[in-house]
Amino acid sequence: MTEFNPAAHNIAESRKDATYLGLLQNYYADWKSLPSYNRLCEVLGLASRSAVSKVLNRLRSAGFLARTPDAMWVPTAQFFERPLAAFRVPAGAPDAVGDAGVEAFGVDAYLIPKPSHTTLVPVKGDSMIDAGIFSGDIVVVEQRVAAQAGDIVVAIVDNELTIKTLDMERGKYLLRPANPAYPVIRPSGQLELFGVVVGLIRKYRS
Amino acid sequence: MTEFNPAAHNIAESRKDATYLGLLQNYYADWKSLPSYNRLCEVLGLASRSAVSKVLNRLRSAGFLARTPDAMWVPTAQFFERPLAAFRVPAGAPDAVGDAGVEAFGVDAYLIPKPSHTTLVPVKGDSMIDAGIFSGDIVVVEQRVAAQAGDIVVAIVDNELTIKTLDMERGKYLLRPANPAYPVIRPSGQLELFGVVVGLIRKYRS
DNA sequence: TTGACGTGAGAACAAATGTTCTCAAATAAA
DNA sequence: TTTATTTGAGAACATTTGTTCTCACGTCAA
Repeated sequence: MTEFNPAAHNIAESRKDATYLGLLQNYYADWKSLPSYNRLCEVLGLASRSAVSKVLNRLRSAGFLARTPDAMWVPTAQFFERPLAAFRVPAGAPDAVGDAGVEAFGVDAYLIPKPSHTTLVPVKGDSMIDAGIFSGDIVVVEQRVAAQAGDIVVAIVDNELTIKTLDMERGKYLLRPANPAYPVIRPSGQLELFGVVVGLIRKYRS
Repeated sequence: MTEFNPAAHNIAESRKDATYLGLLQNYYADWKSLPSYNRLCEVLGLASRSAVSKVLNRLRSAGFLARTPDAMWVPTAQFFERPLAAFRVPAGAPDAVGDAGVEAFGVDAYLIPKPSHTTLVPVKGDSMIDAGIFSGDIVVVEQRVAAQAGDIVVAIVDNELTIKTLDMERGKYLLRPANPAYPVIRPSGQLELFGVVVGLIRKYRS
């Protein structure tokens, strides 16, 4: 007879199950699918499918997995969350760092609240380098959002997407680069905006 | 009578198969998994599993699906690409598509190849400002990875997490800030590394 | 027309699936 | 310690799986 523990429903999972979850997440990252029970035996290091079944059900109770109407196992949003480390580190071993004061964090939900209005645009050139936007970065662009002076926007200039800071001077919009080597762009006619930059993604060591 | 088919990426696929692919992509977006053959019959509007089998094999030939070593169907990077037509790009604007898979699948898969070894660490301070890492950014940190000179790393200095560039001088490691206002850190004893920075997330407007 | 081709339906099949059971071992609690 | 509780192994089971046949119905070209 297990006690009802509301806090445990979401987070609580044994040390072993945390390992199983990690293995599952790694497998999913590789294949973008959950494997069959037989394969799960290998992936999780178990010998019996009945054990696999129990693991999956425990992870479902913990909120990391769910089932489709036709009983297939699928990952939940929680499955994709990563720990967000507390900046202050309590004294102790480095391994304890990750465990202390962490909270779950969903990258997608954080960065892309409105998927249908959001586009990812790769950055080319260094005209925004002083704003910390480098060539090769990917900016998260929300379309159909009213842009204000001061926003970083993606504009369409000479049939090309361009990232600049939107500014206003004497009632007219202009595009200001964050790099003294580039000129301010004063659109002759209507300023064509693609969207507003609401986020940025960068990947190191490819 | 050659129509323009925006969904035709690499290898030719029939108009029907383009529809099937779309249905599959929609299902995947909902469940983050590919369904079984029986369910596929409903999803694709087919009555026989043999037809499903043929569809899947055609989509594999076209490069949208693949199989794991144990014969499971999995989506490929191409599966997550979005055709140009799906973007609301004004006429004449260039392609906004970034790396394959980023768009539809989300940032998780792009930034986090090893979920179980990955932690997100919020950035405080401006010691890496010249590297385009600002206060308030969140860095993606892969733990248990061998760091090399030149990598941006998260180190533990004075019980605090610190982001610096790892460098080597006369056989000794040191931590170099990307801001002339900060000093180079030469660890007295053992250099404690939390992990290697493999990505970065920034959010504007809030 | 004729035949070739592509696509799907349906049946049949062996193989693999997920579940459930019992039992043993490990772990935690009293 | 003793006693629960959790976790995994292994076997048994009915279902379901994916594949491979054959056959039918289209379309297209000659």
